[in-house]
Amino acid sequence: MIIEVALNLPLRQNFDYEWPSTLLHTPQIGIRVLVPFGPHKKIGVVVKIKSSSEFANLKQVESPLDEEPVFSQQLLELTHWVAEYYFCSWGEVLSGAIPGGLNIQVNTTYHRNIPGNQLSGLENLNSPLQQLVISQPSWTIHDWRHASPSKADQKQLALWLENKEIVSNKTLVNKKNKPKMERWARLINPPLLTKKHTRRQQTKREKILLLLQEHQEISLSQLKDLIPKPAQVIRQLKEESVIEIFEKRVYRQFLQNGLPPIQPFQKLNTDQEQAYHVIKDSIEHEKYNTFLLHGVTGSGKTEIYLHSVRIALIKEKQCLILVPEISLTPQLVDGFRSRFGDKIAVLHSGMSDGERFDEWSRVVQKKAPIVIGARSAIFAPLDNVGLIVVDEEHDSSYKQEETPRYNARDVAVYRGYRIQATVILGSATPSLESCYNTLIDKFHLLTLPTRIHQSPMPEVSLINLKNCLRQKGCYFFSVQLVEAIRQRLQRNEQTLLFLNRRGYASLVQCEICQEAITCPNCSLSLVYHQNVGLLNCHQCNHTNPVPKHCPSCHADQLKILGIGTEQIESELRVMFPEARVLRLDRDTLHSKFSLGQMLNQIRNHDVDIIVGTQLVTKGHDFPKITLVGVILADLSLNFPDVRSAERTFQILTQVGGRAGRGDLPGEVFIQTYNPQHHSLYYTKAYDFEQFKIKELNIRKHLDAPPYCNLAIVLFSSPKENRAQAIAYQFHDKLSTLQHIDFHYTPPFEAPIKKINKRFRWMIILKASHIKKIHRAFQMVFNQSISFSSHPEDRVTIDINPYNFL
DNA sequence: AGCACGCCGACT
DNA sequence: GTCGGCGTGCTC
Repeated sequence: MIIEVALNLPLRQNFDYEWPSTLLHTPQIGIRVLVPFGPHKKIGVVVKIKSSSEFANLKQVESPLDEEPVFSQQLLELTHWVAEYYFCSWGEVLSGAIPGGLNIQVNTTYHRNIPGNQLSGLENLNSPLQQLVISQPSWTIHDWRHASPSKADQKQLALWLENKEIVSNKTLVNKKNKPKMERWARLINPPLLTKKHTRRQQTKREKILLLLQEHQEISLSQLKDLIPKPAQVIRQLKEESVIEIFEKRVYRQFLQNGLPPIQPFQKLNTDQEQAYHVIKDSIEHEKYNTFLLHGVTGSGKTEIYLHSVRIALIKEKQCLILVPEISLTPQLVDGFRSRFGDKIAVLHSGMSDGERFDEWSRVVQKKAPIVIGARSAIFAPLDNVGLIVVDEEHDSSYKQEETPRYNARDVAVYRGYRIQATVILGSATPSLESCYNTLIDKFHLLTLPTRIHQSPMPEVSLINLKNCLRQKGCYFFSVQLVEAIRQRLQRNEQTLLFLNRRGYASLVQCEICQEAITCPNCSLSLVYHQNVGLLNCHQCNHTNPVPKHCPSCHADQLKILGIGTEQIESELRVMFPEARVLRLDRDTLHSKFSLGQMLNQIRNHDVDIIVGTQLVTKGHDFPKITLVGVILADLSLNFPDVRSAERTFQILTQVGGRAGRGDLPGEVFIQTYNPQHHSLYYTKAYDFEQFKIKELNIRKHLDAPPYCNLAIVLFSSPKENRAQAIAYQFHDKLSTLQHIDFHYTPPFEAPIKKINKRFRWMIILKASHIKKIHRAFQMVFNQSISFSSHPEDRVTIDINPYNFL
């Protein structure tokens, strides 16, 4: 028997192995196997079983790792499609689809066969290694590497292995994913209980037996909480064979503090009812349909999701809910749990591998028909999905920025299509791709035009920074904004100020030679963080102290330029010394308080002014925020990106939506140098329709997405000339292709020309259909394999990219 | 992605 | 002569 194995390698091919007849099990598609690969062993997934192979001398499978498949046929199909679409290997996708990944560590242990001091050539080793091999009868490869062996030491080890003075063996270390077990008690011979006692008179023994009668079985830890010191009695009961103790798998829950109380479903208003009716129909008929649910902030999209999930459950279908990473908060999960109890499994990256593995297992074992998760939850092992919801479908966090570079929203649509499930894409500011798809009837558009509680949208004012009056001494504040903040403080209301950049100043520059201080690893200016008094690179996180002298001309006149949330915070403290200011960005997130604590502070009105980055955008309702100020809207506008206008509109609409969500009316001030830009004035007018039409028109004239498909080929190397050279090599290959209708740019230096000591060049491909781009790549890579001529050079492909830097 | 093999320059 | 650099190509 021969099996085909997908491995987590950047090779777009599978490998055949012989299934040894000595193995007890027969091969099964979807299980993991340990296989020899070159000089070492790797874990792969069985993707095909066949009787012959093109390959002559096959190696044998080392051992199967699963009794039951980890990947169903359905998931294998889905991951295979993703691999083809995003032009990466099947193994890479499979690895990303399982918590902890495929490459669970394989550890090598060495055992000494003879006394340590009798080993040959001992004197050649460095002293820490001598210590190690003499003092211990066996050691791991980790211990060995820790003693920093040289090449000579490595040769000595090989020699020992050869003449069997030392033997090695490889084991799996799987500690992270070991299921957590707990001891439970269960009644097996229930004794007759006399019920004459009052609670007070009950003995410990009786209390325990009563509890067991009530609950059938109970965990010992829970029992300990209810009855003090039960160990003695339990041992007694066990000896009498009244109860038995057994091990039970614990499923760690996302939230420890029990289930929230069950809430009734809210009645839908007319708009909601109309949209829901169509969705319900699709779910009930178990048909594939993708609905774009466009609902303004506060229009009650979530309630539609909840009703839809309920209908799907009634039809005995499972549901998959995707949300952006940062909005996957306990509150959101509790919202679902308060309707569906423990039928929910939560998968997200904030959990440990162990927790994720537990939730994953609950799903496999059909204990949770509803999965809520971030991006990678789109691969949740559900087998009978009837509904897939993608909330905030425009959010860029659905796009994975490393291989496999898939977009979970697009995978969701494909998964729904394959299994005849209903897909809901929800957003207040839908992506233009999705809008376009409604225009060509791939998706159905459903709209919720009004807010549920009829509270008016906050009024938006654009402040033109070119000609407005500035607050004295505070360059980044217009007098209007300062005045508005002052009013809120007087009225005891909250203000939210938004700026999409961390740190104090984005640039430190020499007054004399005008050189900016840049990161040693990247081609970016270092950002000054005043709180810690350090310069920090936002790309690679390199950090160093602020130098006294200019690194290039040694003058001692350095000045700071640019803006960041830290500076806004400190200016606020000068202007409003009495106000309580909270800065909420990635820097403050892990310092004093957790995100949850900070959100509570805001909700409890323990702070007056919140300064934040994108993080605050996705928060929940803060009823006392009546003013939202955008310090500089132009930051996102000036990005070299086809979606910069779209993204600006989305961010501004989303931040603006934070104002006036309670009873009090809200107000939004947006400071900008480009008040005439369509993404800004349509934000002000709350006119998504007009923005959509205008922006689609622009894209059409540019022949940009969604009117075409793009792919970025990124060439990177520690040597600048090599990055450029392989880019040109690739370009030459492209130019020999015939009969494929596609376009491509000449090689160009990436907007960020160096990241993490690697120089970067790019080519962008464009075609009417993605298949044409696939075809081009296939031809280029088939013609020759000599692209990554240097091991350190890399060619990375990004299909339908979101990041053009 | 790793990693071994092999082909050239700077040394004992 | 050999050690060790790095460029090349393979892994079922």
